[in-house]
Amino acid sequence: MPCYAQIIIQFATVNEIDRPFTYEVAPEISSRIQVGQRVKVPFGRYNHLQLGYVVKLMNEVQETGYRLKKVAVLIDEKPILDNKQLELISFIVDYYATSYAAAIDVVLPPGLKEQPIAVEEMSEKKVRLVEDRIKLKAYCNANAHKQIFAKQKWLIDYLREHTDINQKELLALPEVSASSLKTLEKNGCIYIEEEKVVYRPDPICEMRFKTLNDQQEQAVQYLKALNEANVYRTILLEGVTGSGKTEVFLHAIREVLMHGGTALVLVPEIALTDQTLFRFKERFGNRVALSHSRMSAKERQRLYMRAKNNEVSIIIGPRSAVFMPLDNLKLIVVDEAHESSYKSETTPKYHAIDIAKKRMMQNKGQVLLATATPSIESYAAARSGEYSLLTLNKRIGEAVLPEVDIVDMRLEIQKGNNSVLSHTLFEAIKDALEADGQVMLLLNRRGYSTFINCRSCGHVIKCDHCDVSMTYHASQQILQCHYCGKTSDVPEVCPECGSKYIRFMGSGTEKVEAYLKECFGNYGVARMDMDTTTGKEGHQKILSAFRKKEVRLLIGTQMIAKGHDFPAVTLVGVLSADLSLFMQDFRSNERTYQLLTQAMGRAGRGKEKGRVVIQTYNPNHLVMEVIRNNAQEAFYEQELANREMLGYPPYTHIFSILVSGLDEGEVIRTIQLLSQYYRYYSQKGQSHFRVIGPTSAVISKIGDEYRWRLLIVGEEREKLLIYGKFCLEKFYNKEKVSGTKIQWDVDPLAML
DNA sequence: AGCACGCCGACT
DNA sequence: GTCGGCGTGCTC
Repeated sequence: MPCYAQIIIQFATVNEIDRPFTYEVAPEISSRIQVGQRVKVPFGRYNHLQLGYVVKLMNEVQETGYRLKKVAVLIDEKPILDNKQLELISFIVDYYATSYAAAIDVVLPPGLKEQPIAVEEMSEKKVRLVEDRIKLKAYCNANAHKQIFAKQKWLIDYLREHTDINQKELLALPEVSASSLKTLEKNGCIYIEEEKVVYRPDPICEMRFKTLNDQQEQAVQYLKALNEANVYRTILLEGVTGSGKTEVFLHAIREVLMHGGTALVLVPEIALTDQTLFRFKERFGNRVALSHSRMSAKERQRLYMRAKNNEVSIIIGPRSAVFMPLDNLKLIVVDEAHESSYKSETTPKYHAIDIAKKRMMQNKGQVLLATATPSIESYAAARSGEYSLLTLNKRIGEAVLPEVDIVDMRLEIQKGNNSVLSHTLFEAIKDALEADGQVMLLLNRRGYSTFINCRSCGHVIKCDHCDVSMTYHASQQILQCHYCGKTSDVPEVCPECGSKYIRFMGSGTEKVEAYLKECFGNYGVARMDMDTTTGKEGHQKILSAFRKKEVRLLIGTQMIAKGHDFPAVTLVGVLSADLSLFMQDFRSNERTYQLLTQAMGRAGRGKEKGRVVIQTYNPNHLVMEVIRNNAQEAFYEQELANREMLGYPPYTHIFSILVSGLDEGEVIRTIQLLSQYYRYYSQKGQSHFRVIGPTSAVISKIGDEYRWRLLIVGEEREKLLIYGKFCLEKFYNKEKVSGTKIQWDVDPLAML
């Protein structure tokens, strides 16, 4: 019988009490207490009851001088966290230098309060005929002559045939009305019974599985062999767009299910899940569930419990779904694995691929990273043999790779064309539309004009609260800051010098849409960006109009470049390929390459050969050369060489520290002090770390808070983490911080 | 996160 | 003289 328990106190935010506390376990509960349970414990001077998690049970404890308190309440009868989840939590704490409370929070479904988790079983209302058939017959005979009775008679006959039907299904039938049900019930002909829903997994629908080509077959066989061998492995599935990756997932998952395993499928965003879900449902029926960030807390808790209780075999969802506690999880598919949305932007700043790998190591399962444009990190891991590499380079059906035009926009300006569309692209749009094709245009900036400046003094209008220029939105006639969302009126005169000469510069999607409507309005023009997809079905509405060809020309931000399959698209235009190229970030080449390749993947997915037009002011840039020559391999090798030379990931790891606060002086004082700690201890240790900065962040102010950054770079992740945490601790112990926030991110993807 | 302790300014 | 400002420190 355990007499003592170590308990993590769950507080909302990061704090100094983020460590296990020892409590005494009273004999009355010592037979029921288990590791992974939630408890309430008295805490602090006033002994307020706090929520906690049992992480360890002990029979004896070292004398510490503390007067131990007793565990007050056991919340759950069964542990809410199993050993693997607790191990995963420890992993997150170490790997991302984060708090236990935050790690527990991210592993558990959201909205858990101090009540037992929602386990109430699903029930449904069954409609049945009374057993007393004589009485039933009598009722029918008595009413047979009435015309109104026809509906009731139909229902009675229907229920004779269908003995196991629920009320909801019944009411969905056109012949059935609620009133006739009610009348029959009132007259004792039928009764409605509440019954528990028992999970009976649907059989796998074999006939839905398509025949694979040799490359797909090879991939599936490879995965099948790993699954049967019961070994951990991460596999990079490099598949060009349209090469049938999804079919490989489906076959591989079927193998996993047939061996009694379960699978997770991660997708970059919710907009993609609908079409993915459909393809899974038609084969796996009720064994598939969707984990949606727009699901209510109750629904997510229910799904969490269904996963634990083995009532679902496949879960599809965004990065948060990687924590779903599926039993005997053997395969995690990460679709579009290069997407940055797999990295969390809130603490703990985990990457879903790291978590997936950890979980598959625990379960001796596999992680399948599928993408047409692997991240440099995955590519390097595949090259070194850390990952296996599978390639799908044949497009399914008759589809062939599109023809690519790279247009030098400098020449356009010389020729006197100042519009957003080059002559080449304009003509290409015209040709494509006239030939009955569809066109997608990509521009990674929303709004109408992307900045406003004064012609006489050069002043650029910035947000009052952020270091960001304001974007003009013509539809609402306002200026908006794309960071804090604050809006302001369009000024009549320059706020700086009072001049009336204000220019609206830079083109966003809204402006291009207006221009396209002018030129090609009769073909149907739509815009898809954050401003037009606010509603619940926002994405779906626009995409389905495009699918039905009511809209022939679609302009949008990069959300249109992702994963959608529109066979009739014959032209894709990238209006400004340079936008992501000169962001001051070592990943800008990689991102631009990925964006362009993904955009190209949208063209010519049907029978017609596709065409891609890319507009740039830097036609000789490495990325443009690579795209022009279809030289993927060369790009990765060149980019890896650059990273190695400059000491960037994947050859190093980065510990990024961001200090923010309302008082810029205080922010700078804090970060300078912090950097002194890092510099001091970097010289003392035997390992070498580079300390870069402090520098003002790329976006130096957001929402009135000033932002400064310090980067620590090291070759070995573990040592970097130890050093990173050690200096922070020293700093916190000696210095007092007030008015500033310190956040850190290990292996950051973006450093704005 | 709470909550108490504690050491300085404007009030009855 | 005291009330209360919130900076500082502790919680098994």
